[in-house]
Amino acid sequence: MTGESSSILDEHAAAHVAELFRAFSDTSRVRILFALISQEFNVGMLAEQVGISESAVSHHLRGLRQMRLVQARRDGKEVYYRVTDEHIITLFQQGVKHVQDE
Amino acid sequence: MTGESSSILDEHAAAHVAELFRAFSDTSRVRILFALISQEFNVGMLAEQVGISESAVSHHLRGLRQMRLVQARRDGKEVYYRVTDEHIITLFQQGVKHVQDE
DNA sequence: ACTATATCTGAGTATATGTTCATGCGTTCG
DNA sequence: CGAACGCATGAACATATACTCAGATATAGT
Repeated sequence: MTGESSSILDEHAAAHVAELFRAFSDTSRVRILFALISQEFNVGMLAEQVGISESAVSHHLRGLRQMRLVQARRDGKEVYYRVTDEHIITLFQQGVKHVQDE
Repeated sequence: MTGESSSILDEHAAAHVAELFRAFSDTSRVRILFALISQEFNVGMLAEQVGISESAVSHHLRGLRQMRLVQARRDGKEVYYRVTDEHIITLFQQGVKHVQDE
């Protein structure tokens, strides 16, 4: 016996889990990610669809990039983004599904 | 045809998805939920395990209750909480798993 | 009824977060 | 080269959020 119950996550692990879910915890980011799961989009396209400035989109994408939740591909002046990690896609879509059938 | 691409979630739906994930986006709540998935705990026990005040725990639980992510059961002076929704448990555990094998 | 214990609640506060604005960087085309 | 376009970045600001504190509510035991 360790003396400690395994029913509690240590702070460090919990912080990482929270960080992951936080990436999905904003309306604009949810819309961005939802779009990027179905197909590639560049920053301007995302800004138009989500209804926020290109700057705001870029800020969001920076965070998502740093967490490796999206991948960037430059094509000339434009940068196309997409979501590739299947685990992330599944996780995200389960959240969407849960909300939709309520 | 609606004339709109289906690659973008409408603001309202996206807000709901974000709200759900936001419940998992805080270190303390992650620890609370992780514990409540394995077994029932009352407020005091959670406070001790998570390392925050009972008041702080209670505040978190209120939010989680309002979202129907946890269920409360009063036993005398104590109130025991647990997570019952299997979809939520699966969703949460997938996030934990994703972080753990990285 | 009084006290003790457990939980809840509202107000206040400090920090985190999302957005805009101004500006800088990288690429393409005259 | 220099202008135009697309995107990135940092500062500033407004709002959201998590926590603490003080006090309220609920239950149990004396």
